[in-house]
Amino acid sequence: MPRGKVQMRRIENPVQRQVTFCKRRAGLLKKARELSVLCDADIGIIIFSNHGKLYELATNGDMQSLIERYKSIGAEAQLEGGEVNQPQLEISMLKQEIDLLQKGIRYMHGEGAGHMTLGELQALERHLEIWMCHIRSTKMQIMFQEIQLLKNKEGILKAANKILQEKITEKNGLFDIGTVTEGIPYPLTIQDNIFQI
Amino acid sequence: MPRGKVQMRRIENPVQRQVTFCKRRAGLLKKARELSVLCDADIGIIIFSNHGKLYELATNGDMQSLIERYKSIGAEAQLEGGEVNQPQLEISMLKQEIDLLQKGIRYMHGEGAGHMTLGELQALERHLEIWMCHIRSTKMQIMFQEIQLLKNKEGILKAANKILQEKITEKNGLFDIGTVTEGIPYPLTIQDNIFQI
DNA sequence: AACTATTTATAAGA
DNA sequence: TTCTTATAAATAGTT
Repeated sequence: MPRGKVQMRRIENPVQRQVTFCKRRAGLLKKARELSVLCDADIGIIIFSNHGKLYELATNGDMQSLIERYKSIGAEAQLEGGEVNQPQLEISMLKQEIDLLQKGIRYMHGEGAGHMTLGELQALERHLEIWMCHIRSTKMQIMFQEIQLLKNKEGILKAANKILQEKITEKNGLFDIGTVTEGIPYPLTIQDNIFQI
Repeated sequence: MPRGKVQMRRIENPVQRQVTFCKRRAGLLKKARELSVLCDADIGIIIFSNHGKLYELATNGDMQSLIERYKSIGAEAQLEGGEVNQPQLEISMLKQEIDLLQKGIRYMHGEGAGHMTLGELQALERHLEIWMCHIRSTKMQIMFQEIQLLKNKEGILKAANKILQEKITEKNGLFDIGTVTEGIPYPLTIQDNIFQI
């Protein structure tokens, strides 16, 4: 722009890129604030630098509420109109689902039983039931796998111990130190800190 | 700016405001795209016009993923640092909660049991149990109120009918048409379409 | 960070 | 909305 036009491609020099990022970021946010004031618009900007650092602006003061507004509008927009392909439909359904749950979260955290209708509550309850069912089944699966793993380990260790025992008895017949693994109590195989949260 | 400096306050003329909104919005989005390309940044912009219309830009092509990234980073940022006030803490906890639920939703909609640990599943299960409990209680409350309301209505109507009946019998002793409300079956008071979703 | 020579953005008018 | 143009702003390169 000034002192020579700039090529619209990634600046390779890291120092220059950082400087430009800083300057233009400030410019962008300023422009956004101006647009918001002049035209009475709500604007949210999220910037992740290439190093992952977050910069943000929410002209209404709260990014969260803006995002919620965005999501609700977005879901509506995607539900109307005849040409809806599968991915879009799925996304839209997920968004609706998230909305329902978020509403539920707000409800759960005080703020009164809030603005949920009986229908919404009913839908939520059905969801949670199915969900909990899935979760329990997955949990059981994971725990069962863990049990199997531990049992296998136990078997291998016992076998190894037995072999070692035999070798010792065989070579040092004089010093029979007894079976080491016998008598150790295994009240349950599931005593593993994996199951502690 | 050109042809006279602009005052940094809401443009009152609706036509001029609309024109300025259009021009500056285009400018802002262009600047954002340039910053993204030049400095290799991920940028998301959400604009709601004063009439509620949505305009958006996501330089990575998907606003949803950007928002998720924002939420995860935001929650982390708010959890660290010594000076955390109550509202911030609450927001952060809600964000974490939403994250957990969203993860759960993805899990529920196929995509494999996914990347949830046993600990996360356990936490989710506890949440859902408490939640469902609350929901059932609220549902019951709503339904009970509805039942009370209907019973009251029934009582009032019956009383009114009785009075009307008496008046008729009194004035037109000749034409006794019998008690109208007797014999109509009320199998349950809860037969109201309010409870259908 | 501060300074300019330039390029961009854009307010007003058509 | 779009185009034009005079002028305000933004900013690349430099210090």
